[in-house]
Amino acid sequence: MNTDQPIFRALADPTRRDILLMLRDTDMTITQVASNFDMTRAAVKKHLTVLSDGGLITVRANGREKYNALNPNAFTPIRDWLSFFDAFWDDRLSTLKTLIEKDST
Amino acid sequence: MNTDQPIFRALADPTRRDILLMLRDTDMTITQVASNFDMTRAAVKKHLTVLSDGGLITVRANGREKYNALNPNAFTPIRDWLSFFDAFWDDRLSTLKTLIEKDST
DNA sequence: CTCACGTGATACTGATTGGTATCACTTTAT
DNA sequence: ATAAAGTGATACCAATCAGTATCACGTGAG
Repeated sequence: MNTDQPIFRALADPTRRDILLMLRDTDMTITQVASNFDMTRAAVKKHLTVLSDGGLITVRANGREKYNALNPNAFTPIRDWLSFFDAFWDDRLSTLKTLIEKDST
Repeated sequence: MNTDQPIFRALADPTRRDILLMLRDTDMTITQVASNFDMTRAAVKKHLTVLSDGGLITVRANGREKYNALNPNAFTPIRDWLSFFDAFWDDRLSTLKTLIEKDST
């Protein structure tokens, strides 16, 4: 799929992966997230936008604050993509198995 | 883990993901891979280097040719990283469950 | 109302990245 | 031996990206 690009891109940056781990424990506002990094709030905001574009987080407004939360379905596309290779391993193993069995007759 | 960076970076490019899908079916030389893309062999070589750095492929020399093959253990780090969030979902669900049960008493 | 707080958005800079062009090296075939 | 095929490596260019600085906008408290 070409629609996977935003999520793979979102996961490519270590800062963004750290943010996801933070949101694992609790939802956070931009300022709260930024307080955990040695970087400007604007920079963090950019990362959050990329994460949102990748569907990894959702944003919920609460007054003048905005809470960022992990999206429960976030990693489904990644798992689906990975599973595309599982079938392959099975194929190769079954091919190997066939060869071995053929050899043992 | 910070050691995950090479593999996440390797998967961030759509061309590289396509290469992995190609290698899913059969091992290929650089020239063979390059013939499937509208880009120079040198560019493909760069992608293969990144994939190799990420531990996603292995390279085997055969005379003057070099065969690139998918690494069977390639995706383990990714799966491990993803599983780090599974525990979290369970926690949140059990918290929710506890709240519901407490509410129903 | 007024002012501080939390956020959004833009322009700009330095670093990284994808890609090309080019040359050098090794191996196979004639 | 000589040439062609397959690959490695470097320098270079254009585009993208991470981060900063700065200003504008809406919200809540005094």
